[in-house]
Amino acid sequence: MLQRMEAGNATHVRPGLRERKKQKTRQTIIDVALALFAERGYEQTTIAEIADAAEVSPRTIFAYFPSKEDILFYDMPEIVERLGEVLRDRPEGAAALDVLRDFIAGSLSPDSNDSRNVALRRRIVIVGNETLRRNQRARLAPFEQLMAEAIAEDLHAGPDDLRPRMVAAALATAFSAIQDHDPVTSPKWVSPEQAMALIDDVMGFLRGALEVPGQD
Amino acid sequence: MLQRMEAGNATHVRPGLRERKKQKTRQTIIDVALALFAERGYEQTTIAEIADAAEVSPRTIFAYFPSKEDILFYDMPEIVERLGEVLRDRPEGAAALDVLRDFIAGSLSPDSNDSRNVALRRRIVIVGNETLRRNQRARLAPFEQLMAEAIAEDLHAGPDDLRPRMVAAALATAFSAIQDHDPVTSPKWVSPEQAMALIDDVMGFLRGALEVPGQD
DNA sequence: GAGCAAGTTTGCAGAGACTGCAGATATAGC
DNA sequence: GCTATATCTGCAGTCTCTGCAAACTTGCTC
Repeated sequence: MLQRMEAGNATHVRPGLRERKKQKTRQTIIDVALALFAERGYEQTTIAEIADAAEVSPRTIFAYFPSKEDILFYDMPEIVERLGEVLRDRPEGAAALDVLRDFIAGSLSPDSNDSRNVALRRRIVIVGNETLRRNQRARLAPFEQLMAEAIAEDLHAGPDDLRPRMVAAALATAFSAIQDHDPVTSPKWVSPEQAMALIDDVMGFLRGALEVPGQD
Repeated sequence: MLQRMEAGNATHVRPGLRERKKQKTRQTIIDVALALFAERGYEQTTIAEIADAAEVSPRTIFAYFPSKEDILFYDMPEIVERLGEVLRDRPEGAAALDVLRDFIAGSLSPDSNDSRNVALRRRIVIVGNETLRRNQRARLAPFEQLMAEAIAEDLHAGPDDLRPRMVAAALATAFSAIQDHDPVTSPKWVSPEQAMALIDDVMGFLRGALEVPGQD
C-alpha cells in the first residue's frame, strides 16, 4: 500500500497512486471552490458548480467533505491536530502560553505567497458573510478546548476553575481579531512583525491576569 | 392601531387583536417546537411537524422565524437589546463590569418555575447536539460586542486595544460555562447563589487582569 | 497480463429547510 | 357593511445533504 522511495530521504514514503489521486482531487475541489467563492460569493456558488469545475460528480464532493462549509474550512482539522501535538509534546516546564506563542508565530509566516493569497481570499469570503463569520468563531472551539486544557495543567487548576477557559477564549478572540483585521477595507496582511508585537502584548496581558493572586 | 385601556395604568397600552393574535401564534410555535425538540430531538423534528402541532401552515412558521434554529434561540434578540439598553443608560462612572454583573444576576433568577423549566429543557436540547452547541456559542457574539464596547469606554481604550474584546470573550465563556454546567448528567440549576459566587470570582479575576499596569 | 478483492466514483431517488409569489382570509377603521 | 391593509396559506421550485447500488479503478496475486 505504501512504497518506499528508492532515492532521497530513506524515511520518506510515497503513497500509492490511489492515495495521490485522492489528494489531488481533494486539492482541486478546494482550489476551484475557493476561486468560485471569491469570484461570485459563497452563497451564490452551488455544489453542482463546484463539482462541475472540479470535474467530479456532485456526489463525490460529499465523499471528501461533510458539508459545503467544510470545503472552506478545509485546513482546520489539520491545524487543530498539530496544535494538539505541540501542546501534548511540550517539555516539562514549558509553559503552555509560550508554546502557544510560538505556534501562532509559526502560523503567521506562511510558506509561500500562494498560500498567503489563498488565505487572504478566504478571509474576504468569510468576512463577507454573516453565517460564515459566526461559524468561523464556532470552529475555534476545539482550539479553545486544547488551550484551556494545557493552561489548566500549568496552573494545576481543577475542572471548576474557569480561568483556563477564560484565558483560552481571550486568546482565540485576540488571535482572530489580529488575523481578520480589516481584510476588506484594507486587504493586507498585518506584517508578521506587527502581529507578533500584538501577540506579545496579549501574552503579557494574560500572564499578568494569571499572576494576580487571590484566585484559585 | 393601539388602544388605550380604560382602566388601570394610564400609560399601559393594549395592543389590538391582530397584534395579540400574532404574539399568541408566536408563543404557540415556540412552545410546541420546544416540546417536540425535547421529546424527540432537534434534528428529528421537522418544520412540518411543528406547524402541524401549532396549527399553522409550514409557510407561516417562516413568517415568524427566519430559520428553524431561530425558534430555539427565540429570546436572544430581546436579551441583546435589553443588555444594550442597560449598558447605554448606565450612569456616568458606573463601571461596565458592575452593570454586567447585575444584568447576569437578573437573568439567573428567572421569573417563574415555568420559564425555568423551559430554559432547562432548551439547554438539554442544545447540549445534545453538536451543531446547536456551536451555534449557541456563535450567537453570543452580539453580547460580546456590546460588552467589549462598554469595557472599551471604561478603559478609554482605542480600537486597537484588544483587552476589551478579550475580557468580553472571557465573560461570555465564563457565563456559558456556568449556565450550561452539566445540564444532562445533572439536570439541575446551579443555585443562583452558587452561580453568583462564581460570577463574582470571574469578575474579580477580570478586574485584576485589567488593573495590571504596563498594558495600553 | 488475467483476475479478484477492495476502494472510489457516480447516478438516482428522496428528505428537509427555505424562498418567491399570488390568491385567500382576517382585521382595522370608517 | 365596506375598503385598505396585514396576515396566512398553498404551490412550485432551489439547494444541501443522505442512502443505496451499480459502474469503474486500483492494487495485488498468480
